[in-house]
Amino acid sequence: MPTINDVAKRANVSPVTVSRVLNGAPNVNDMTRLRVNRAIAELGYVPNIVARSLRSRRTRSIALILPDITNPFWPTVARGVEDAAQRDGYTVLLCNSDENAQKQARYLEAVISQQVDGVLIAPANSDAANLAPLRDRAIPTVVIDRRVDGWDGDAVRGDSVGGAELLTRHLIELGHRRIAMLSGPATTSTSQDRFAGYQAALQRAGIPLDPDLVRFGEFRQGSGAEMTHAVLALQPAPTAIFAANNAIALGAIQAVGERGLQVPQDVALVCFDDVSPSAQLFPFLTVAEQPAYQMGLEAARLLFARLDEGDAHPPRLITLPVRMIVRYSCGSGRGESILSLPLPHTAVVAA
Amino acid sequence: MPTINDVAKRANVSPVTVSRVLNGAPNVNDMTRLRVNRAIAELGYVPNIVARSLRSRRTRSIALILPDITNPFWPTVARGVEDAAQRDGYTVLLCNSDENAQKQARYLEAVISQQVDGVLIAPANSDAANLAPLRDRAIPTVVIDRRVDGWDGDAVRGDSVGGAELLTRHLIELGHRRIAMLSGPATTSTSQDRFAGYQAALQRAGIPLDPDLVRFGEFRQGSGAEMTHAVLALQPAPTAIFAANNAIALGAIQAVGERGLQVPQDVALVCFDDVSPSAQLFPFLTVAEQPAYQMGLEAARLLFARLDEGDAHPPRLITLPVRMIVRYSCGSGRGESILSLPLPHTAVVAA
DNA sequence: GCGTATCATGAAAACGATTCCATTATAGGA
DNA sequence: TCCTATAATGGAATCGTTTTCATGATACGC
Repeated sequence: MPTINDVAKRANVSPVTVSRVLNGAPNVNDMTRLRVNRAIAELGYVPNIVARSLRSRRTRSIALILPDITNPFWPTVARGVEDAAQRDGYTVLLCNSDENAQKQARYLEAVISQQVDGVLIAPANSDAANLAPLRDRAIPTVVIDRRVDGWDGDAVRGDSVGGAELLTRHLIELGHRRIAMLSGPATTSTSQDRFAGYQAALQRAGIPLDPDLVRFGEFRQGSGAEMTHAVLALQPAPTAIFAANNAIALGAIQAVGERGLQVPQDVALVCFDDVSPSAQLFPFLTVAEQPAYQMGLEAARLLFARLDEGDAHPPRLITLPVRMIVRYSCGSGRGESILSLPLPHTAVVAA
Repeated sequence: MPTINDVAKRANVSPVTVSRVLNGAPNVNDMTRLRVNRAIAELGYVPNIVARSLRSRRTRSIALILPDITNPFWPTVARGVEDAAQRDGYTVLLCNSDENAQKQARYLEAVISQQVDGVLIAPANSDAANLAPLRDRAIPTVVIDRRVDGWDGDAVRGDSVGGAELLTRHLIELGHRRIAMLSGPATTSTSQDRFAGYQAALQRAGIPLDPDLVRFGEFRQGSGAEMTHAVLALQPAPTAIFAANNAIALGAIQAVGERGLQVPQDVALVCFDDVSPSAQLFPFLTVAEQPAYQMGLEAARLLFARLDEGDAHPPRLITLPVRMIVRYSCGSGRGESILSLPLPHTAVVAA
């Protein structure tokens, strides 16, 4: 591979001048610039970013640490981040923490080692100690989607409390009184906030909170199914379920089916976060939709601004609005449940 | 940030010895190793990968260049790659070429600049010239999912011909004679191969090929919708559609609906590649499913083997089997079409 | 007891760029 | 004419690690 020195020799200049051309420095003679560019083209020279980063102490790369890439919400956030990064010439390192603080710690060490210029993270839990490696090294960081106790840096999140209140109120207005709240880990702020919104809506309607109806598990389909089985076994059973995210809702649909019941005839269902776009050919779930793409976009912008300005501005918090999309699963739509159809015949044939 | 020299001083050894400990070299005294490790822990030292890569000329990173991350097929491939990479301690740089040769060229330059050790690529088209930068620099490369004319390196792909033949034969067995083939760009080998399988199945059944029924467009929903409108306007219209991938199939469903028709009552539909797992709560599409995850896994393994062995082995080609999953959209399942339901009422409410 | 492995360690060079500082040439102002 | 500002350029140091080579110490075989 040709280096900057090969280019320099061929263009009869010093490596310094080549570097100037590469970086668009203003004080280079036009003729020289031409010669250098010709040499670059002739050699097929591509700058070695590793060497550049070592000397310049900036890699123009950022880390994006997400809790679960199998949930379509997060890839959507990632696309927002990537689009913003592309515009500003940054590379994104995508890491999947699996909602696991230990795995997250390993990734943090890895990206610090990679010398990323900044970090976007949706932390596995709300303990600020987990972010200590970033704080200690003064690595610019934006926290996405979740609160971290005692962390006063830049952050972007959706209005979890408002969205949860909206969904719960909608169920109440449909006449439901026994509404189960199936949530993620109690240690993540989104679980806490969505529970708070649920609680607020109940209180406003004068409905007492039944602790049996509130469950904390994981933001996964399997956990959602388990929690659903648990609450549906109660006497009396809830008539509606509020799932704290889409994966839990999918688990709820599954479990409801397993019990021979139907959504929404037997159990109404609402949840946070929309499902994958391709599932929307069959619009079904009533959801509180967070602007995932915009969340990624704004978070990245916040980070890039911070990278430019340093600590000039005080920390910024962006709270994005949440909108409710009333579809089918809450029971207020017309028509009959998709799930009431006989399940189509599925056969598998190898080639 | 502490460096290897800081660790060396604190442990009273030379930086060389610290490096040896870091890299698990065998000939280091146990006591020394202990002292060094203690110093590392006390300082919270994390090696600078950038500096390491510059000197060692290996970054332990690979590039994965995909044509469309919004199609769930590719993230699934990516997960396979990432899991394999994680096991071997490699970092994956994910790039989205958007099926665009120019964008792909830019990404290639970027990842060469990043000094990746190897490249996994599903090329935007079958022209080997696009991969010249990789070949010139002798960067180990594995081609995924598609053929490249005149390229004899390592490759992993699905059995496109076999899968296409399977799907087409299934439609023929259901009695269809006018089957439209809606494909991606004619310049990608998957389009070519799936067309070849389609053609073979027709020939075997003694059905003449009607060129009007064969369309090449893009692997996108919008293109699928356009092509569907075009073939459904023919006289006589086709009674079945074979979509060359899932996105085209989604476009077909959309267009069929727009014309007031139903799948599968009015038009049967089959396609290549499954849709997102969350859509499978409502199993609908009859598909030829490629083992996407395994494709990513095998491709990464092939690359890592190549990185270890150099050119010791001749190029390897892995062809993965394709299986047909017969569901609903081809018309051979029982029950009625999901799409015959009144579309549920959808309302949007802001928080 | 001598030559030869083997072990443990370090000094210095190297990787390929950028940064800092110095130098030369030219133009412009007094 | 002389002084200074500006433009264009290059030499040398530098970023933090690994690699290469050298060295001293200890053990081993005969």
